[in-house]
Amino acid sequence: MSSMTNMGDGRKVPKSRRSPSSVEEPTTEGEGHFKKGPWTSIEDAILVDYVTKHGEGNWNAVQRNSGLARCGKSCRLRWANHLRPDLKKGAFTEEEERRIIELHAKMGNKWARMAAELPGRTDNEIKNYWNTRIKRMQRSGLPIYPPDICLRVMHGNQESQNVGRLTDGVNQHDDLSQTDTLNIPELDFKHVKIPEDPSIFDMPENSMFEQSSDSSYGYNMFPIMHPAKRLRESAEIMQYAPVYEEDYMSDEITNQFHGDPLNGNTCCSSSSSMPLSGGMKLELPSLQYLETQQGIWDTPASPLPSLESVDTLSSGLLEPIMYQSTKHFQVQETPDEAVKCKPEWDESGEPYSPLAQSSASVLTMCSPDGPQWVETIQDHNIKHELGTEFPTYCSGKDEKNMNQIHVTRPDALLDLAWFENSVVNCDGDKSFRKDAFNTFFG
DNA sequence: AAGTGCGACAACCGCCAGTCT
DNA sequence: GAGACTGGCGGTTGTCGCACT
Repeated sequence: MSSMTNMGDGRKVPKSRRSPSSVEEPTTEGEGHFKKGPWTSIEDAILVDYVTKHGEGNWNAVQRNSGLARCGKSCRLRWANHLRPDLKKGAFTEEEERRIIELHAKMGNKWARMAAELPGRTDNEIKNYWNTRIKRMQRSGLPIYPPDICLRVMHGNQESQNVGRLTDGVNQHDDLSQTDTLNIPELDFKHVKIPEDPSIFDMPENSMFEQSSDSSYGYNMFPIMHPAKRLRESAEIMQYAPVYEEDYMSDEITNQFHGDPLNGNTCCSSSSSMPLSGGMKLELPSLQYLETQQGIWDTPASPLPSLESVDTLSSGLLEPIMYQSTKHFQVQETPDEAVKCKPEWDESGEPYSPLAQSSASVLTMCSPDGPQWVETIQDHNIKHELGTEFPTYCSGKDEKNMNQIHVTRPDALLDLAWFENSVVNCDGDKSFRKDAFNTFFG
């Protein structure tokens, strides 16, 4: 083998990955000069032999007693990620992938906990898989969490709240396992009230429902859409990819947008009607995206934050989005325009984050009372429409102006449609409403 | 054939909490 | 009680192979 080192499990590791200090023959280093880089099969054998005889743990002793030129940390990592006999090799199965998505929706970036629920898989594997997946989904403009998983996780949380217990991963796992038998109750928004108790927002950090501590950027169910020059369409993408049929973009829908959707001059709702300081860009998913033309959702010439500039997919999702959206945007109405939103500035004089703007792009509720969205929402009910129309939210106070929902993103539209189907007509399950609302509005 | 982008993967790093001395 | 040590965890980096243009 010229350029690869056999890692003992059949995998190859690039030779160039090795650090200068990592040479084939273990060095007789002094304290603090441990070998780095890929493990050789000899080192693996030594480590396996030692752990077999002495068991796991006390990893620094491994280094001291076995002659391995590796630090204890490195030994532990190697053992845990590659040498453990119970490790499952190979690609994730579909079931495992689904579990990962569910678990991440529930736990956030708790890779170790997730690994504990996936026998034979390591946190590193899961982490790598998720990071790769997240990039792919973001690039293709697809929801990170499929709607059914959103609901399932949401329902799991609701169950756990109902029984007044703090769920551990195992229990939730059981809840979530019942993917096919779960009946999703429906929700009537008519009487929904935003709970005042903020404790209901307690969610694991980074999870689907996390409350972000730093809202400057964040990933969410409606990820920032990148034009994908080339998209390798995985089965997953095809599974979750929204399909924007021509009929779907009916006049009713396009009328929700201000401007000519055909020339890319769309001015819709709040976010795209103003410059986006964060450079948020509204685009069609790449499955529909044509590089040669501006998407109808696109705001031309607005730079897109690079993937690297975005907090590594760990920020909270809808909750902070909606919170900031409603908190930081003043809703104004004119007879001709449904809404125009302009950013406010916080007390410190700092402009609100781009997330707030992007969040406003997800959903803008018309409100004559401006920021007092909570009060307004209480009186909202859902107008159920058939056919290509998507749900409209109207207030009993002023239906003429309120009878619109402004959505700037096709994926948001889809999810609204999904949500509408999922939550309407719920008969009195307040806790579920709370969760549903929690999910939808943060 | 060359260039480019992406996925997969391994391994390192830094931080932190628990334990030990 | 304080500091050192240890192990665990999450984030990040870097490289390769492959697919595609």
